[in-house]
Amino acid sequence: MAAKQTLRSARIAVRSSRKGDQTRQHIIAQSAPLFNQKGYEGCSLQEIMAAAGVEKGGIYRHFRSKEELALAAFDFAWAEVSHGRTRGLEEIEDPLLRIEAFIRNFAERKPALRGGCPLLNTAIDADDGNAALRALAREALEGWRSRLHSLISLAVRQGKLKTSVRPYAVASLIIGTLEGALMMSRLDEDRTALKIARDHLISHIESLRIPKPRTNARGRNGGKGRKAVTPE
Amino acid sequence: MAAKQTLRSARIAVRSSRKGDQTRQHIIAQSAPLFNQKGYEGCSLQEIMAAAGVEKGGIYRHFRSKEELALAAFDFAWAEVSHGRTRGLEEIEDPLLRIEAFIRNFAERKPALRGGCPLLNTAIDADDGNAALRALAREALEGWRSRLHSLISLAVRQGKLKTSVRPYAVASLIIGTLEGALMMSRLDEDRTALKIARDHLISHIESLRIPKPRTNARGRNGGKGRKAVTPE
DNA sequence: TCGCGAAGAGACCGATCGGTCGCAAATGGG
DNA sequence: CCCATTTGCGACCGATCGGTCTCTTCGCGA
Repeated sequence: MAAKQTLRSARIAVRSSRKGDQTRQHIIAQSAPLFNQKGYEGCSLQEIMAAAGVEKGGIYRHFRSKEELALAAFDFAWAEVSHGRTRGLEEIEDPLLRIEAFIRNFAERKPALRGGCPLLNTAIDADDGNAALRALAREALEGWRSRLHSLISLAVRQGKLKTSVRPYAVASLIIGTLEGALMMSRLDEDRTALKIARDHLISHIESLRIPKPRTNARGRNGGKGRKAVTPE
Repeated sequence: MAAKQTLRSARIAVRSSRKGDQTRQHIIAQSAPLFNQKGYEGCSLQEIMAAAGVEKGGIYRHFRSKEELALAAFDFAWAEVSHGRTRGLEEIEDPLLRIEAFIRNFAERKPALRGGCPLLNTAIDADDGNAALRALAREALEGWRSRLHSLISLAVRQGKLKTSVRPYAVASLIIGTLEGALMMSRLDEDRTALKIARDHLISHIESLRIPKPRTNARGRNGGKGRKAVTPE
């Protein structure tokens, strides 16, 4: 009822969006954290209505069903957290440094969305339920993994990683380790698990580097080199 | 006949299992996979009734609420999968071999319960919802982690792991990596992610070992990695 | 075999679920 | 400013939710 203050400002621009599109986006943005926190089954239309400040009729004008809204909300949520995790990475050229910065972002940045990682949440929430939602989560995972895979392959091609490195395995490991640690951190309400995962992944990546061909130094740095290794 | 009957009854009754207790256990066992697959909100009394073959009155005789049943079902589920993951580990004395066997069990055994890991599922399902359920998941995580912690500490004390090893961090890492990989494997419907995690964890643990004290060293790790701390 | 307490069935309850629809108000191009 | 079109409200719907209660049936000790 009283939730109409947002529309005034929109007068200025956006010719393609006839007011309704903004409402649609507003509903998505407000429901995304709800779905992310409580899952698809776990949050009701009433809660969504309350969060969005829109009555039922207003919601069903823009979405054919709760499921359609949930799908849009997942896309929004995933874009949101992906954006947060890659912030400040654009200018990093070196693929390994970029991955390491991503890992730090993941472990250190405060979440872009309440409720944790939408991929993790949706994967668990929908893995025996909603097929469409599950498909979206699968896509998100594949996209993320293939992006990492590419970066690692590139690093190998650039002679920065040992040729024994299997890029797909490293990509899979990074994602799994981060997501698992995130689950623990959320359950513990303590970032320790995330920090442990971050340190381990970074030192693991460093251990896969080809030592700088400086003069004749034989690094042979088997285990946990501190992260200060030649930032290129 | 009366004598025989009495004797038999007495023997059986040792377990204090008047018929109802069996029904109670049956309901728990049948509902556990449901809760594990669909989550607390996601599965209804009707589904539970159908799975257990018991009408509503039968269920509410043994549980005061759906939540009470869900808690019992989680305990059952967690005991079930824990048992599966530690199968064949009892006779392994060496703590490191035991951990490695556990990791293999986790990655290779087919799940003891449909729906994946109850800890992971419940952690995600309840992390913004049911507090009691969340508390149980937390307990489960803490138990698991402290068991691993103990084993790793023991290995350090036995001189099998480098003293630079931080047992808590390794325990945390093992759990997170396995759970994260499990999430991926379930989403992919493919065990690859789990195998990658298994191989990585095992080789990581091996890299933390103190090399066998053979005097004719020169193992694969010839110069023994550049550990900052004296290897005892 | 009897009798009683335990066990379970299933009708019933109010609340709430996701979803529909008619209509009034807001919007915005001419 | 006008008026067709877009937008959103909210009463309403049948289904289903978790939960209660009464009454029959069953198990079991004596």
